[in-house]
Amino acid sequence: MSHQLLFTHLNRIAPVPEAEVGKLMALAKVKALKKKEYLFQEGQVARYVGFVNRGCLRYYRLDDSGKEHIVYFAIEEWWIGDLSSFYSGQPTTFNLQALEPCELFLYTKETFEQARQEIPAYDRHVKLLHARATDARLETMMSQRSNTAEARYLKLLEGFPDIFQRVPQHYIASFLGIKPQSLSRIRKKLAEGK
Amino acid sequence: MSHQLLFTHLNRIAPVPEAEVGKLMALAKVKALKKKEYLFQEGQVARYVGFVNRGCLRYYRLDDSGKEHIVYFAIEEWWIGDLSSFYSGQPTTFNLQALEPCELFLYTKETFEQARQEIPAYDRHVKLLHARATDARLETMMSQRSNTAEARYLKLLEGFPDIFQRVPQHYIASFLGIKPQSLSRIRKKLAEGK
DNA sequence: GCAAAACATTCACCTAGGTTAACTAATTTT
DNA sequence: AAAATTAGTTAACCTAGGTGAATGTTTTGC
Repeated sequence: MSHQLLFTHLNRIAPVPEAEVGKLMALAKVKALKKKEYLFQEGQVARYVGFVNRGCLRYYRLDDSGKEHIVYFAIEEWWIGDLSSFYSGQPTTFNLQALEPCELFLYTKETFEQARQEIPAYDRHVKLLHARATDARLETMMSQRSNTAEARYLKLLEGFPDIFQRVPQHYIASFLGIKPQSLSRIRKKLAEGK
Repeated sequence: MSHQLLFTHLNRIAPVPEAEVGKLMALAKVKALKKKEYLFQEGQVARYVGFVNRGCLRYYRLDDSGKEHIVYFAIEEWWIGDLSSFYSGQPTTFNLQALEPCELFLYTKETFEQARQEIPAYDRHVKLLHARATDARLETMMSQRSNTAEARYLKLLEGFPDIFQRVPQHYIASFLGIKPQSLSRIRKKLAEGK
């Protein structure tokens, strides 16, 4: 279980001594998820937050009429979890499912707090991630309001091209907030009209 | 400048000794805004976060084609500001404008940090508000995806009826993510079809 | 390696909400 | 209190994306 990727990841933001990353790893629980397995599902308490060391997952909710809405995909170097449920202990309304075999580094409330207290660099990192998560939700919301599905598709294609190699198209559609048929139509139009 | 409302507000969540609220008030800068005045506008740094003691404001952004999108309305007992810009010192992309004459209790980064350090109850309160803000953005996003404009209108009417007495209808439309004409149409249909 | 299931594409048709524009209140401003 | 601006309503028409159903293509599980 190398912590190579975690090390690289943390250093991307600010230099962190390798020893600190070792501490962080020591507190983590390494967990493998098979394809289609869940880290948690609606109704459970999201007891872990974690780092994706390998694999790809989707975070989604079922609406009142049972339709799935994907909020985000997580691949290597993403932090995952439902912070709201994690902190409050209330059951989550979301589902976090592996789309590929995954390897995760997980923290419980206890190990997470310990890590934040013992490793100041990690605490700063977490604060940053919190802020970014809030911003990201807001940006998604604004983008949904101001842009057409086609524009959002192109933006995703530009900013996150790998995802198309890794997740089925109907999940991409769900992430974009449209139906698979509509995504097909958009792709067709772009391929022709180009 | 009574802190009555702030006292009531904080106690709604957990009991806070009145003396603590006095400390909090002592750190605040009381600011009046006239109707249509801005606390901040796009491009400026959002130097304050604050508590609405009286009045009503809208928080909105202009999209690439110059259209306004209202993210939230704030009335008495709301906390306002762009946390992202406040913490980072980067210019905000939002506008915060008074829709009525307002009285705000404002905190700078310095007084805010001091308040959080000196008043543990306030620190807990702030953490709670952060978490709620993130959740609220996510819920708005999900609601936008799963519900029609009509459903969102009815939900607003139910959960926040006062707002219709206080803000012009075209702002409500902007908040709901539709055009004023569409809101008119929806209201008409509901009035008839009832 | 085959059957079953899950994915993707296409098409015809439908609908919520956008657009444009005309008309009528309400507010502000002077 | 008139003039000017800002708000709200209505209606005809348009368009992005939803629905349903048929058809083909991959994956998956045994």
